[in-house]
Amino acid sequence: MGASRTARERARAELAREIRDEARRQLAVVGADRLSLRSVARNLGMVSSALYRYFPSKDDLLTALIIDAYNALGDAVESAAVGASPRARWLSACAGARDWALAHPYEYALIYGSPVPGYKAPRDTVPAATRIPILLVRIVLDAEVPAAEDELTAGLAAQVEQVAELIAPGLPATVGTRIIVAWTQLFGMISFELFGQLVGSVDPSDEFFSYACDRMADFIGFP
Amino acid sequence: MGASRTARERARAELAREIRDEARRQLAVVGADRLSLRSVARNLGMVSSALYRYFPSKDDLLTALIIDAYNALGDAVESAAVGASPRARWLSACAGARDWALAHPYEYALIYGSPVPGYKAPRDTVPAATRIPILLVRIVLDAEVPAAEDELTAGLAAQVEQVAELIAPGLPATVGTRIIVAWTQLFGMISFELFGQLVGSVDPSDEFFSYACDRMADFIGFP
DNA sequence: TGTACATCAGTGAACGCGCGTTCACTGATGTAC
DNA sequence: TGTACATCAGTGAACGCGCGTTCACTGATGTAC
Repeated sequence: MGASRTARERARAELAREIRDEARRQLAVVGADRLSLRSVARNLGMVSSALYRYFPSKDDLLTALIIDAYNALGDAVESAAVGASPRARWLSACAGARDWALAHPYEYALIYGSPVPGYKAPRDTVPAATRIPILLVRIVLDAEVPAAEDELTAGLAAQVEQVAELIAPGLPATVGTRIIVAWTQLFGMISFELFGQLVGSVDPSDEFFSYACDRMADFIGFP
Repeated sequence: MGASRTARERARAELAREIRDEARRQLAVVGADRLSLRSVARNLGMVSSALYRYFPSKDDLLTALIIDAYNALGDAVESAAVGASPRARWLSACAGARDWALAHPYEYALIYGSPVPGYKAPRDTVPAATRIPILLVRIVLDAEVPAAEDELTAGLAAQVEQVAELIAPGLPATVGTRIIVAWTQLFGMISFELFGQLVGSVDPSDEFFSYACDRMADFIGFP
């Protein structure tokens, strides 16, 4: 019967979530490549082989964690991106990304750090991963910034137009390119701060970060 | 006697180098955290315990590799940074960094990727790590770019002035700050390309990269 | 409503693996007189 | 120049560890008639 079948299925879904939660907890302590199925199972009071009912292999669990992390970051940034003007939303989106990263350094490293060796990211992570750039593009669209007078090389213009067609038809290629610059800048700063490259210069980097985000907003053409 | 003592010592230094070379070779295949002392020893035809005559622990070997990587990158960028004008040197320095990274992805990941968990970078890596920013600053100094009319917050200005005093006395804080922005941007782009974040947008990213470096040069104020 | 059968979750033992590090040792290279 | 001793490089066995994954199993939950 429907109700009882879903009872089993609901238990199953719940345990799958508990496994991911526990794995995430371990991630925060130990880092992605020290993450072990056995110890996840141990902390849940199960035997390690039981996890194989839920994830066919360790890589699949990792993939689930990666998707969760992208989505957690996406949620955080989307709900941070509020403000009276598009420029204000841009700035708070950037700050939201940084805040989330500082609060979840290992999850951040899992998605924006060096790839876990031997692990090949499947296509499944793409939709979750693209939430941030899509959000950034939307904010810029709302601002109706004028096309910049950059001269793009033909190949670059083609690449950017191809992406823009998918997620933001009508976005000028020059603006699209500048968004990508800002996007790489944003995560470049966060990674540098988190991975210790800024120690000795602008660390802690709150002020530096907000300065840079302002300049990015100027660069893109936010009023 | 001097000559014979150095014979032993030279053999020692040479083997230490061979160990690092072999470790670097493995790094390129397998990634930093799969790197194993035993397999390095194996490939050198030694027994694993013999390595302990040269490196007191695996972490020390890793440290040596990190320093080597910073220096290799530093050498590459310094010798790439040539050109008629400071702006040309800036652009070719950036391109040199990217080229080196693409040619040595695992060494790049070792120094600019997420830190190896459990490994704490000792102070010894600092001089090698700072070569790049110092080079960038020198190029900007040569260009004698005027101070930007940014308003920096007091804390940020203080941070930047403190660094500038050490490596570039007289550098205006506004320019120093913009260099740090460009520096994070540069490695942000390289990391994004290398770690697969640009797949689906501007990958391969030669044209994007050179566009962005031009904008960075404008931003800093290169003529 | 009750019974016979199928599905599924979780167990526990085992396989085979490779790792970092220690330690007592042998033999070669260097040093002092 | 020759001998006695000290230093050092490299060996091989061992310790103790934890890992991912497989497999035959038990018992509970669901399904069909």
